[in-house]
Amino acid sequence: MQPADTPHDLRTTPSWLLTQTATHASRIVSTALGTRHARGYHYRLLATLAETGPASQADLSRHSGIDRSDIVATINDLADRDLVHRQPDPNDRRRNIIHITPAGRRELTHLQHALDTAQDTLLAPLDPTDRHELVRLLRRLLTHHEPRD
Amino acid sequence: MQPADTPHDLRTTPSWLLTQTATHASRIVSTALGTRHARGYHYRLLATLAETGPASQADLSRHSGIDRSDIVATINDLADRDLVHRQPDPNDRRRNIIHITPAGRRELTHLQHALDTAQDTLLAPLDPTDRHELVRLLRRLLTHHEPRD
DNA sequence: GGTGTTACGTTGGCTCGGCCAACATTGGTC
DNA sequence: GACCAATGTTGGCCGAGCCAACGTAACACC
Repeated sequence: MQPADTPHDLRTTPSWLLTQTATHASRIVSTALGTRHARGYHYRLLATLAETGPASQADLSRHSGIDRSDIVATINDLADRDLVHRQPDPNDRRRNIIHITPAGRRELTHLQHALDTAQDTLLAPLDPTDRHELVRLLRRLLTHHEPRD
Repeated sequence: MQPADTPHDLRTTPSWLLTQTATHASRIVSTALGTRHARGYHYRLLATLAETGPASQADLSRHSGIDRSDIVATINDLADRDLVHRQPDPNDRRRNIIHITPAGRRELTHLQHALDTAQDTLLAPLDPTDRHELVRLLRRLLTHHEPRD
């Protein structure tokens, strides 16, 4: 009934450490994005869009890793706030062409700033060397488990 | 419209790397636990219980980090499978005393074995040194962001 | 010895990220 | 022209993490 410790099996299990730190990370990121009324998917889509230029929803899905069906809702949100435009592709009537608006671009940079400071809160206990080391290790894990990256 | 790459902003953002690798980690862990019809909470609760010995639900909540309300459902599941017993505490009629059964203990070791091999698939691309390094960094992050550990 | 505060178990509900199946519409191929 | 593949969309599911509320029971203080 006293101070909470997690079982020591868990405390050194990599998968546990990963999912727990990830929970803290998303909490920090969520509140950062929340100050601008955005969620993870909103940022991811805007960022993808800024990089690829105008694209169809299916393409955005592939590049962002967000499911086709979730893309729909995310674009709805962003379009409602005029951060993004959705227009039918005249050359392929199955597709919509999505492009980011100037307001969307401005919002993206705000979000990026918010995220930058979020990284700092997240990595506070690590010095620059350790931060790079962490990134290196995580990238290695990711490229190994990611079908394509 | 080609191979999927994530925007390069994201590919080096620690919070992104963390949440993405955590997603892969939980996928791997889920399928490992799934072979024994268990989920994360089931393992966490059994592991906590094995460590603390018989305890009330509130204590289990504190030690495992699982919310009081989720403890209820988890114990229901485990009790249905006789991996755990729930009995009223005669000394404090608000409480239930939960204890792990022999079958629960056996199941726990099965789950632990499943998880051990899951760690290997997760960490496949890292040599022992890098694995320790990763654990070290993640633990540092966790103890910093964890109210108590 | 009552009264107010705190703890416990439980119900019900919500969010977010990640998925999947199905279906109508349209495009491309044989 | 018949088949197959891709697109957008709807609706649903899951797991983990939360929170509010409520009845019951224990405890502390006066």
